[in-house]
Amino acid sequence: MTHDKEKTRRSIGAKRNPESAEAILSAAKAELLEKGYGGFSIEAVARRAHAGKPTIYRWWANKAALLLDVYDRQKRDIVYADTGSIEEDLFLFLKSLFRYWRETGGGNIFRSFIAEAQSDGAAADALVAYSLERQRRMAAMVQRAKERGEVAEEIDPAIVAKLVTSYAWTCLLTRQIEDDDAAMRAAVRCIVQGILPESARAEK
Amino acid sequence: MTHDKEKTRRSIGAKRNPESAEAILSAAKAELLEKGYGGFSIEAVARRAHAGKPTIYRWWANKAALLLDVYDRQKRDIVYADTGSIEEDLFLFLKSLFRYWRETGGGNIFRSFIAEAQSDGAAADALVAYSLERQRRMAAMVQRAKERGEVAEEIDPAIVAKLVTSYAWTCLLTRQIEDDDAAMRAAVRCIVQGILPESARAEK
Amino acid sequence: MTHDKEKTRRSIGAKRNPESAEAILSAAKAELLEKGYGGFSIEAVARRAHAGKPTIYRWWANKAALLLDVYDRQKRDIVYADTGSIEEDLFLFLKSLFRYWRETGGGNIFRSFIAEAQSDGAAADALVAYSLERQRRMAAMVQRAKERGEVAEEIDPAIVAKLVTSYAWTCLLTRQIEDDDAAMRAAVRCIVQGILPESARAEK
Amino acid sequence: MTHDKEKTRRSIGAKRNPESAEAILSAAKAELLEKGYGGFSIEAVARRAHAGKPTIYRWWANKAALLLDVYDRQKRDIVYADTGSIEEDLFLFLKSLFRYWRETGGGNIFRSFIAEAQSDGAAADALVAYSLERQRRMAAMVQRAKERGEVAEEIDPAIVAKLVTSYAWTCLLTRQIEDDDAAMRAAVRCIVQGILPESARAEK
DNA sequence: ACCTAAGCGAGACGGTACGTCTCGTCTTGCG
DNA sequence: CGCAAGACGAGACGTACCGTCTCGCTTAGGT
Repeated sequence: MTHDKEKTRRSIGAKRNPESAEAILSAAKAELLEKGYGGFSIEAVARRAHAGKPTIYRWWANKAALLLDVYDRQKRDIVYADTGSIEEDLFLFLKSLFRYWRETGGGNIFRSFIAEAQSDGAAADALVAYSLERQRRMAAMVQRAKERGEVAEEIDPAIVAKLVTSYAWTCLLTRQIEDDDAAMRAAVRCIVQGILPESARAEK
Repeated sequence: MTHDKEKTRRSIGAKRNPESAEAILSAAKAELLEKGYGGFSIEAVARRAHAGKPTIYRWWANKAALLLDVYDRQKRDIVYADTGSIEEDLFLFLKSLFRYWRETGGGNIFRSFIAEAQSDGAAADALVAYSLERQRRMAAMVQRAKERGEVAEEIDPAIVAKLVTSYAWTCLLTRQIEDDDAAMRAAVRCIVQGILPESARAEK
Repeated sequence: MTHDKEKTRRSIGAKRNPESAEAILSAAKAELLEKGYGGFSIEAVARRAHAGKPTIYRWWANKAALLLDVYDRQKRDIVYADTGSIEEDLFLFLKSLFRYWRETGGGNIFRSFIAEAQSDGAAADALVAYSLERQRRMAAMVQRAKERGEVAEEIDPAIVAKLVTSYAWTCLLTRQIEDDDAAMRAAVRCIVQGILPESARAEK
Repeated sequence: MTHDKEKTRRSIGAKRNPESAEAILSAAKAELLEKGYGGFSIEAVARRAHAGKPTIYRWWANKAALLLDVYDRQKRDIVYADTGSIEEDLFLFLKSLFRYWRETGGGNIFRSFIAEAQSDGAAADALVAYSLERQRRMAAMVQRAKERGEVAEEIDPAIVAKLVTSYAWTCLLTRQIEDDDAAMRAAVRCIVQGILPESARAEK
């Protein structure tokens, strides 16, 4: 890790030092993973990154902004698959998201971010923006399915996206993101096929 | 030198004084509604309740325990309607829950509690237990519909309950609990009827 | 120690229970010797004595009163000798006082009491009263010497008493109460014989 | 959110702000004079000085250190006179010391410091060092008298100094520092001339 | 033989202060 | 001008005691 070098970093002149930013983000992530949201403090991040607090405040307006940045650079390779089956696509999305949350610690980071958003306006805005962006991508996935004729005309892709992400968030917040294929499939099938029996559908 | 202000509460002997508990919970609720989770502090609660800090710590181990107690005594008869139509029942549930969250401030309290659960183990456990209890009641609602023949045999009521509560939570966490009937109906319809077009169903 | 019995003490009816008083004074002394004045608290005394705090406050108005009582019942056998020589008498007094302070822990207790008197009016009064009583006894010793013709007519015994006790107190407060015969003798001789040389006296 | 009151002191960078130190010491002195040792608290000092508690703890390890600093900057030109008569010199010393203690409030501060030294090791050490330094200066005064032939050869100036300061301390601790010339003269004369009658001296 | 009155241990109460922590702001001095 | 460093005012944290209060008990002494 860049920030673990013995010697202190210096300014590189009148411009942002990317090593500092790197060190700060790494330190923030490490703190978050070790101490969790409760023990996370700008003070500790500065200490671990061998950075001055003003340097942090110069580039991130508040704790929430830092948190978001930490989550942002972490999130990778969530699969927005395209198997030709919307049900399979949604299942694979949940499965890879949960795996990512579990295995990289990204789940803890995102949980922290959601928590922060409950007490910080800026974080709240960022969370909404982020979730909309996420849902937009998933809605696009649904839209493709719709164009394939897999989804009924009157369905708003945004609603589907919201239901799926809601499910994921709640699992995260209640610490139920183990790799339970059956549960994920059941949730997705419920959204895709609905809960009505054949008989009710026939009447439609 | 206990200064004789207008009306000081006293000890009532070697047992808990319910007036103090009442004053503390009221003060905590008021603080939460006024300042939000970020500005919530035991210090302020003690001040407002005219209570000593040790009195609070004597009965509530931490902020989370107090928060949970505050939410607990606040939660009131959310409607688990029984109109004969599961779609209508779920819609009415969401509508009354959102109204409760909006109008009593219960939403802010619950948001705070969810946030706290992300940094406090005890709160996390309480949150899970609470959410399971909630889902159990909604699952019972779905079960009734199933017995009426409104719901397909293979559907697990717990999944439906989880999807609906997840939707509600996420709306709460992203501050989207306005009284938007259309959105609520759309979400519920999606769960009830699924997103497949008639043609796909026919093939089934 | 009385208070160390396993079973709890009870009231013995509508009168003071001497066992409780005993237990409290013992506990207070023990606390003082173990923790010193800084760590001395009514709370801890009550705990150690298995006594209720009100029982303490019923019989001792404040910390200072308790402190004084503890010192009072401890002070024993300070020698007010009568060897026929005032110089020897004063020396023996200092020697036995210092020994008592050193060996019984009484010094620590008295130091605590002096300290308390600097912040508590009642303790201050008690200290003055106590010191006057002490000086009265020593003045009586000087008076006897005066009657023997050992002390000049114009000398006020109270002054001598005050000088000697002052010396002792200061040694105590600066933790210099080791058994240094030479120092004690020098101080006493100074008071008895004065510091003038023979030549100066002749001129008188 | 640093609230913009009339005139807030700020950090002056990564070094100690002397204005803060000044404000804290002044506030501490004022508190001590108003409330006395018993009512003296770091909390109140911080409040009065408009300083943060950590700022105080950063520079003074404990209450005792602060107390000592307050007394140190207060102590001013106690008269070590040189009238040619040791008796007069000692009398003037006592008189000016008592006046200083009475009129500047320095007495209360020093009493507090002595009290603190009874429960705090560091303060105790500082008190001993301080008292030795004081006695060294007075011993020098006695030494001058000795060189003038005013004091007998076998007298140790240190003993005289200790007796005089002991007398002063005890008067302070028992709140008897009024301007009583007769008492002071009597004490000094006792030390200078001794208590023996002429007859006894003749025999010597 | 009952009744009242007081003492007892226990422990909760409203408070104050402790000493530590983090917040977000500020300034210095080097590069 | 950016940077590491770190002091600053502010104020919350959770703990220790303070001195007061009431409880439920036990017993002595007056009736």
